Amino acid sequence: MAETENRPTNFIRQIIDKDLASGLHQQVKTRFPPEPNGFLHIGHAKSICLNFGIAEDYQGTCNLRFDDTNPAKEDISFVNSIKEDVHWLGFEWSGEARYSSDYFDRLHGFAVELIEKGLAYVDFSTHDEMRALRGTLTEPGSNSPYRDTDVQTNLQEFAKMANGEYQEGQCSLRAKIDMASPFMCMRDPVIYRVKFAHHHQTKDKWCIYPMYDFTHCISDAIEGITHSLCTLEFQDNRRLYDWVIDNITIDAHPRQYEFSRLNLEYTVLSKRRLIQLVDEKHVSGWDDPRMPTIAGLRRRGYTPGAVREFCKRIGVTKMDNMVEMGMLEACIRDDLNVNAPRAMAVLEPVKVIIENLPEGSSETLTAPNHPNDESMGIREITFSREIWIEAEDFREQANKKFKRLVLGKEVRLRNAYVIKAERVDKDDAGNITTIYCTYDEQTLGKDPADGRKVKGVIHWVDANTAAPAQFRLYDRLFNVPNPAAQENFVNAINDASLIVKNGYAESSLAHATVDDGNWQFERTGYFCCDKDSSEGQLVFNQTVGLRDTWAKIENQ
RNA sequence: UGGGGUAUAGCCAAGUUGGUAAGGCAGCGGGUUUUGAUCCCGCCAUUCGUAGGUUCGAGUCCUGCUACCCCAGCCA
Repeated sequence: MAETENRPTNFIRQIIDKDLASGLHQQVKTRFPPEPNGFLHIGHAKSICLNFGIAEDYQGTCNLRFDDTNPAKEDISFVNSIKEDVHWLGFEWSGEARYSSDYFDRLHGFAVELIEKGLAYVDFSTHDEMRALRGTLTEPGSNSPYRDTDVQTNLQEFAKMANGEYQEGQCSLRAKIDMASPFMCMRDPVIYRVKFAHHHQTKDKWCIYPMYDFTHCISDAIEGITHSLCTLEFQDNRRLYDWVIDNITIDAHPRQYEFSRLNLEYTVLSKRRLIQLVDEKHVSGWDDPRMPTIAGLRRRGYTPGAVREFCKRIGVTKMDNMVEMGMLEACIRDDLNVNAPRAMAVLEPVKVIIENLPEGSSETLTAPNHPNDESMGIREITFSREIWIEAEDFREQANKKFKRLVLGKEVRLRNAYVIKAERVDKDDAGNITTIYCTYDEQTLGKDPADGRKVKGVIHWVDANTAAPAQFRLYDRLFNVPNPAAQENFVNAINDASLIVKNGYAESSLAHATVDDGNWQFERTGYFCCDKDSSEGQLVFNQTVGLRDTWAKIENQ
């Protein structure tokens, strides 16, 4: 797609420029470190584009590292989906995928080192006791009674922890830092806890697992990461990151920099809430086309290039932000406008019979696959006595603003002839069932010879050759711009976020599959084939509609 | 006065030795058009949270306020 040319500029790249210029680093190494406890979403795409994008632009490397220190929440299915999504976005990680769990042995060794230095102790306080001693945001905490346990005892107790001799919650290993620190995370943080859980990588080898703050910085150092990029909520944690690195024996000292996470209007981007949407079946799954997940966007018809372009356009700063959905939509429209071949499909059909065409007649016409790009070629479409047009494209009467088919007036059929509506049939309820028209056989590919001006153009499909198809139209998942701010965000779910229409697609789409990419159904929007589609029953997802200034005029 | 952060248009965001407010999205006008699409042209911050100060000159430096976000998981 036509991605914007220039390299992004942001405060992180400026830091890297300085570090390279000063000789602090010869090469940059970044990492994308998801916990495999859910699917990736558009917010992760921002981080992926940042980390992998920097590696590409600076000829450095970027690792994929699963931050798998909490086996209770993780699953191998998530590591697989994460790998697939990163690849789909167009990025290649350096070497094999890494796991924090690859370093469990070394992490354990560093914990022992801290104990030996008198900088860690085994605490038998309960959760409640620990919380009570932690103090508050405005009051300092106080020391645990176990804080001054001697080194030998701590070493023994930690060994017993690892040996499975203590129950979950019975004790934990804590770093001895400062119970009066203004940084809550520095008030003797737990760095190892007991957890009898089966781990997707290390199986049942361990019953103690290191905490994030202890693991992440060391993993970065082990991998030689130069710039460890994470989101704003970890700013305080940076003090602990540095404390751990400064107090163990390790060469590297990666530097952590924080940027603001993405917020997108009318959706949620927190793992917790996305999990809830899936578990409570408010959506069909992680890849529901209404989900802001990479898998959902992919099924919806978003392209990797459009997602990357979006990440480029939103930038990277430390400012809290709430990006409008229109920004994302503009990116996919820009891509598909250039790359999606055109086709015709009628979502809500009404029958048109062209009376001055003989019964059973059929003509083969050609249509360009792209109005502004001849290289995309042409295709054949059939035209016959009975066709389908969009119900909303006909009115028995209308003012001059309505540039479509009106009783007694003319309109052009896209890629075909000018027709005139003569009369209609209605059912008992007054609904129009058939529109009878005549066509002007002199108007194929040219304006009427007598100079009549025909303003409107409508799309259509041949009733004799059209393929029945279902069209799934998606709207925002939530009714409010910031559902996460609601008391209960599921109450803000938009009931009309999925609308199903049954109509027809032109015959060239009869064998469409999920691998065929996107089309623009002219005058309607961009669509792609859904995985639910089959030869006999096509199913199309609307990726995004066309910009619709007519709708704006009508709604005012 | 607990600490850590952030304030530039409706939204995102450049602006880095102080020199007279990029760009994108959205919006609004106009042109082209067999998609009310695309494309093209034009408009859209005397002003940078706010009040002062320094300076010939401040979004950029100083001081005081204000608003919002994050931190009291054996989650990440």
